Amino acid sequence: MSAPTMLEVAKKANVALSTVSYALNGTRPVSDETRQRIWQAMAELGYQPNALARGLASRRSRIIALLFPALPRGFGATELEFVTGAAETAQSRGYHLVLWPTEIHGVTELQQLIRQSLVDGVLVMEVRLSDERIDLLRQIDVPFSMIGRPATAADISYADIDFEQTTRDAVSYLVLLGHRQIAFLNHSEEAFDAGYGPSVRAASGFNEAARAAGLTPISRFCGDTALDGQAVFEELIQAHPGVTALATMNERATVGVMQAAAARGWRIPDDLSIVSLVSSARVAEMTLPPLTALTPPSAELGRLGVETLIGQLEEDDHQLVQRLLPCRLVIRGSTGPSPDVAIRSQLTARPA
Amino acid sequence: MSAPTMLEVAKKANVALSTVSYALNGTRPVSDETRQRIWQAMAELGYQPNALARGLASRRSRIIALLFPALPRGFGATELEFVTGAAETAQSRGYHLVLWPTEIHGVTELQQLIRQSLVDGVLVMEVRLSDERIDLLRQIDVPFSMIGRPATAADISYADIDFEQTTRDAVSYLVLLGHRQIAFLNHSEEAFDAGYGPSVRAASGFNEAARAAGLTPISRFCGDTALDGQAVFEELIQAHPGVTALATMNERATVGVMQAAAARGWRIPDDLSIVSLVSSARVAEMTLPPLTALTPPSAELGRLGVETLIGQLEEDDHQLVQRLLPCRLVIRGSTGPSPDVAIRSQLTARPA
DNA sequence: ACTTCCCGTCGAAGCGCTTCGACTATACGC
DNA sequence: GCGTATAGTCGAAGCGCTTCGACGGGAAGT
Repeated sequence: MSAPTMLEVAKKANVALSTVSYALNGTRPVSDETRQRIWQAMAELGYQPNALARGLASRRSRIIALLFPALPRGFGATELEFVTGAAETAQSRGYHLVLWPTEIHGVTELQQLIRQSLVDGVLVMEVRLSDERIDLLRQIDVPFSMIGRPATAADISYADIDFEQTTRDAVSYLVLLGHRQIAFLNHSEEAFDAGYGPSVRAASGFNEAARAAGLTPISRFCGDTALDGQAVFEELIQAHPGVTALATMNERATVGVMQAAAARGWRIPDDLSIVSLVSSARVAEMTLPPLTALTPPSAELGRLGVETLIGQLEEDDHQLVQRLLPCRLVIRGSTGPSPDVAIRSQLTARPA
Repeated sequence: MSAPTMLEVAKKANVALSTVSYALNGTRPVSDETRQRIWQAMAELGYQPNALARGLASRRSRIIALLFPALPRGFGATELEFVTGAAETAQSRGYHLVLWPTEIHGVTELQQLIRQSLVDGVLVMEVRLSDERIDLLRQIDVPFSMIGRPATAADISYADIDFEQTTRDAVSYLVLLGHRQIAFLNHSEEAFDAGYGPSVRAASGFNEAARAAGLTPISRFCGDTALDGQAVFEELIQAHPGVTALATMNERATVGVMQAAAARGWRIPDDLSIVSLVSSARVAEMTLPPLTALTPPSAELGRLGVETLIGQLEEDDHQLVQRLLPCRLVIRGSTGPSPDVAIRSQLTARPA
């Protein structure tokens, strides 16, 4: 009925309890013959070591926590892929992954969770440039690693998307298509000011890449709704009528841009090219035309985060792992050669 | 340095170890005065009970597992919202939620995980009509509840989307708009044959609703890509030129339909109405026009699933909870009054 | 030959908690 | 007044494991 214990295995194999433990963990040498007997006994009983007891005795629960914030506008496919990647990796390494959604209550709750000493380490996602969770984890001396990184991450392990590189790639590609006036549509100004890493880093990447290509960087903040996208695009085109290509950070706003462009009678990609930064295939394929995008290696980030953390837990001499992963450019239908702006300027809204 | 134990609390409060436990859990009466002293001692020490030790001694880990399959067709925002809802509910009830992605390896792995007796119960998502995971859980007598339900679920708790109702709602709405030839675009035939619940239930719901409205049910299976959507739509319109409205089960195929319609010069919703069944806002707002959709109560399902499971764990006399939740109709831009089919038939592809 | 070492094994002491039985002191019934 | 509950507390026995110290015996060192 109830699960077999190590003692039952020991009796069945005619050895001491501790010998079973040694055989199981390889903590001390066990003769081949004895090990065989023990394995057989375990198999016959269908024995699985009790995770709680093991954790209690060894002070290593083999459980890690995934800390994710209740995101302002919810998660997307990217984040989910990431979680899945993390969970699978943890499982294949013999760990369990628990989900800790951190409410706004702040860090005291997090501290309480950690004090329960249920988890060996913490994987933090959606790290902001200045993140109190990181400060806390550091302070109470819990092993952790991050997806994303705060402003100062000199001594912490992380894996993150290389936003600078991603933006550069987008700009290079657009330049290659002949575009000379390229605008960058960032997240909202609030997000930027709050130190949202992707927003800040992509912005600096864009400016740098544009200048390096001999272009004048044009950029706008933009809220995360289609309406925001429409409005910002209109304003942008008023101010810079020569803009022929857009790099966008946010899919919802991107849809707004496409609406506004359609309303002007502009076709994509003929009259305007759009490349969506950090968009999963799932989302990029939802629009008409589908979006050329830089797709983040989400699952890979999840995997890397977990592996780093586990390495930290299991190896005494584990050194820092800091990795920046590039996004992959997937060309779809929203980008094309730079149009003739003079012709485009004569377009009007197409008749209803 | 290391976390304070219950013994330290007991000493500080001048009581026995067991009394602290009673005060903490309310297992036995403790005088007000003693309890005060104990609370104070706990507060001063920043005491948090060790989850592992507690679990081991009480045989109740207060950990539940979320079982999710390695995404047949990938997860979407819907599933993520669901996971988040589940995690938050678990946390607020003092439970931990671990993620168990079940590989295709089958159920033996699952059995091993359960034998570790790390978790008190299991929440299964993406349940198929015939699901071996369910059979296993039943057999090894682990408390569990489900999101979705197998064909025979007489004695198991579940929460699921009411697909029949959802489809009926979609049909009613389209009928209200004057549509008389309504087609249903299901998932793939393989998914249907494999007993994918949403596919099977929505199909029967559609047939029933159409007949009840005096319409002839028209339906098609369709793969989950834009190309499939295009092809199936073309075939459908050949066979039934009078179709003016579509209810679709899959967003990617829906995009294909929109492409094909655009290629014919049909405008949405003027020439064709589309309602997307079981689509989250996130996705429905990605298209042009945004999709009128029936939005699933994902977070609510997650919450319900966890609450049901915990109820089962904590109450001795817990009875079955079986709930079907309707989707909410959100009207966006993809639906409108039924067009005049005669006029539409003269449209050709709009000039490039 | 006798120490020295290491391999393989055992028994026992925890890990930090819950829970059971027992004990004391007070309250209650009649 | 005497039994009999009952509130409040204590000590001890586990929960199922890891790990430490110890010990017997064969191989190796001199």
